[in-house]
Amino acid sequence: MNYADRVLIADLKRHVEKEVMLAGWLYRNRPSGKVQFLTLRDGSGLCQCVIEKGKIDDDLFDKIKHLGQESSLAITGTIREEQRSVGGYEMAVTSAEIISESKDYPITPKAHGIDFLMKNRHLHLRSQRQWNISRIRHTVVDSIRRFFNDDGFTLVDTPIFTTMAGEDASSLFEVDYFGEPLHLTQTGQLYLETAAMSLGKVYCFGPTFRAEKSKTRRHLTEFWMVEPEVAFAGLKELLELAENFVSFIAKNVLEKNRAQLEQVGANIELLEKIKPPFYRLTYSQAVDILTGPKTKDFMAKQLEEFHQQKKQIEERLSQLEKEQKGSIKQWKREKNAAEIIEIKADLSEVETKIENNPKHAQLAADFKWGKDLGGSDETIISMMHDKPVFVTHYPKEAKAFYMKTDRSDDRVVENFDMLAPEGFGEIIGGSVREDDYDVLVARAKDMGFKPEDYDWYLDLRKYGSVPHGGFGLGVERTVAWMASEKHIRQCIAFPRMMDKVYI
RNA sequence: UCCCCGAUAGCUCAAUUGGUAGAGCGAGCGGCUGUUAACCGCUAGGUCGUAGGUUCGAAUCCUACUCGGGGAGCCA
Repeated sequence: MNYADRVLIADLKRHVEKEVMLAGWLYRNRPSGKVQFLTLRDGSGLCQCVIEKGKIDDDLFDKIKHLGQESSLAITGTIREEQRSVGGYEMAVTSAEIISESKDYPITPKAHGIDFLMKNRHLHLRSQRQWNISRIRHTVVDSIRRFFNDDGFTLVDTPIFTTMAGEDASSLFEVDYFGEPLHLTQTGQLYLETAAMSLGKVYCFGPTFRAEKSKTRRHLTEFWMVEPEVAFAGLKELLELAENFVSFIAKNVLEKNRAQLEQVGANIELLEKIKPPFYRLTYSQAVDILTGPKTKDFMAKQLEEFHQQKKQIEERLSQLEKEQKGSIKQWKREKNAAEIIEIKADLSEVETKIENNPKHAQLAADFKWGKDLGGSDETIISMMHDKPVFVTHYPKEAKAFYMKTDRSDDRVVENFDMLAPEGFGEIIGGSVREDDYDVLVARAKDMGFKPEDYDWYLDLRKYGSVPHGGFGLGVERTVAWMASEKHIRQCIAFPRMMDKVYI
């Protein structure tokens, strides 16, 4: 057989009432006495293929009946519209070829724990949820490149082996470079600034490495980041660039991945709200909010909601357990058992929230001007908004030496974070860069850096310094936010986490 | 690094106050012409994470370790 003649499931609408060949993997098989319903996946989608006994060879019919999940096969038949079928089309099979049999595929259509799925990551990627997220990620990445390419930016690939220790050497991975210590890049920014002085508007896009010991759903040790850098730009221009950029990504994902968003249970209504302008707060305003009555009420109200949720879950749980003890139908018993497992996970999540709420409320109430905003503080701010929020003008002690001191208030720098709404937190961090040679040297010294280590970087301020700045956007966090996926490890094919790498 | 939770069949979970280890799914076989995580019957499948301790008796209690999950600091 010539597989080049096969048709993709995504294109079935163009082949209704025609006989075509599909090639893919057996996603599921529900055989009956004289009819079988095969769900085939081919990378472009799912299609139900119906085989009636007598329409194909009897031996083949029996063989397919015992075919394991994920066996590969090519199936030929006539396409028809069918409401009851996934995707709206199905195939009436006329012939089939088993390409390779699969036995005892570990990932069954039932529930699995995250550890098991991660250990089987190479197979887990075939699952529907992962497939959907992969498609969304692809659109996010494609939109990133498209946005900058169409807006006069030039791509500059910055090095992965870097000589610049940057802000904090402890969060960098050290590598032995022929006997010399070098580090894996944490940001392309310093290199990118030099490129911006050549090309004006530039961006880099690639993997980034951080040796932070962060064990949370928002951290990876290797993640993808895109960083634009613009010459002759101030904070206002950067904020506008960032909000247009993020809105463009959201618009494209909505356009191209609506079906995937629906399947993963994303909040489409919220995504549709992602349009400029985003909210803007200064750090000082954020601190006022955190320490003021608004946050206190907000947290108290939320705690009450959590308690309510907990009560509801517990009531449902005891009701289900009561049902399980009585005499009920077998199928009902199973359904309840599945719900009990699910509901117990929800319960422990709500309990964690209840436990954390007072701590976070306390942290917010005790917040002192001058500290960096903590994860929980950002979460609170972002939960109060239904659109992304920019927080600008952080105290300079909490920020990197290269950020430009605000000339109208020298306690703060001209930087910004963009927080995704509904508690997703930081997606973007950026700043205007200090362009005055003397101020920059003084700042570097204050922070304990030796200016001579930054010779080439300082040269940018010696030879025609201009106001400029940029930001970095985390790809996995963006995907997680848009796909409503809790953990960013699900948003990259092969995640690298603190002290854990599966394959 | 710190705090909380967990580890029982291939998978997801049960096992009342310490008393002979269970269910569903998955696998295998059979039945069923419209299934959507189908259903019905039968079969196989376990050194209860590891090591020690308490006890007449431990999956259950205690200690240590290993592994995993969640959270904190820091960040995209």
